Amino acid sequence: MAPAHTEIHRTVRDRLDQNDQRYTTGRRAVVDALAGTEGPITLPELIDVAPTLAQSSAYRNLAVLEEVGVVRRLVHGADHARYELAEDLTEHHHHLICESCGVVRDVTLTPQLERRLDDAFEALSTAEGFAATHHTIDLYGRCADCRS
Amino acid sequence: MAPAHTEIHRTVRDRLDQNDQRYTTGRRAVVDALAGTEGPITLPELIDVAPTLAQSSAYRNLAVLEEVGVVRRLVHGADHARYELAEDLTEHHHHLICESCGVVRDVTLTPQLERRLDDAFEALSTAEGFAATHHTIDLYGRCADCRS
DNA sequence: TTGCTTGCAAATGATTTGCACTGCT
DNA sequence: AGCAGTGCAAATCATTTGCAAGCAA
Repeated sequence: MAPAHTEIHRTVRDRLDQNDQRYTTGRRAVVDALAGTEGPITLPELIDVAPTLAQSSAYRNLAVLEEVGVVRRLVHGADHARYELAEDLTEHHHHLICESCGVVRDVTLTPQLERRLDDAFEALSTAEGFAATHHTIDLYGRCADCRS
Repeated sequence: MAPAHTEIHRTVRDRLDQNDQRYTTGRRAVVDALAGTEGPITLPELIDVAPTLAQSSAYRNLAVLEEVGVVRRLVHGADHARYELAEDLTEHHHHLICESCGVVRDVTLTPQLERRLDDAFEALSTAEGFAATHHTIDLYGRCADCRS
């Protein structure tokens, strides 16, 4: 289950404190916006939801929040990058990406399949001398809206 | 097994023909460059390998080749996008991405695991009304070179 | 020839940054 | 008070595009 908003804010504050960063109104607005949507959103979408934020401040706050590990920045083909809360604050998930409208939707796999993937990834990493920190799985296609 | 260069060129020419596009010297140079590297490369890397190409022509040729389905464009966090031959011309694979130096390396999973993933993806797509065309799996971390 | 392709230089657009000001602490 | 955060406008930089000239069918 995803943590409630209050718990998210507590975690974010802790993470910022640990990195000598303040939890300002603007940063709180960013976190609220990200916590309030179904999937990762673009910067214009973020500003639609939190119009008090100047564009440059939104970018700067996202960078700080990414730095301390509570926000993740995603890039797919589209014009704008997308941002979401890090998995510590939500839960491990993957993405369905519509190549027509660019929308991104969260999905999850079964724990068994995730476990099998983790095993495979660990074997791969060992074989390659690679130290993996995380993985992403993206499914590209056309969403229900764009098909109708 | 990945097709030999001559076979790759034949396929590319066919694909271009079908789309009323020419297989010019510049396009051939792009395909040769992509076929000659271990993993996906950035535009500056492409131009290092094929210095006869002007930057704008490289971009334009990559766009045409992507259009007809023989090149795939990848975007990860880094500054430049990366390009690789489409899987019709190589084989289905995934990526190990070094967050330190940006290098991307190709890897494959076992056929059994891929099959299980395909099943899971199909179930997901059906449930969401999504029409999936392909998927990507990326493993992020530090490569052997950056660890040493 | 006829039009697609190319190279150059200029334009675009997402993201970043300089700077002066505001607001925490 | 003192410094981090903010907004605005200007700067960056990958990528795209306009245009004149070259090349393939």
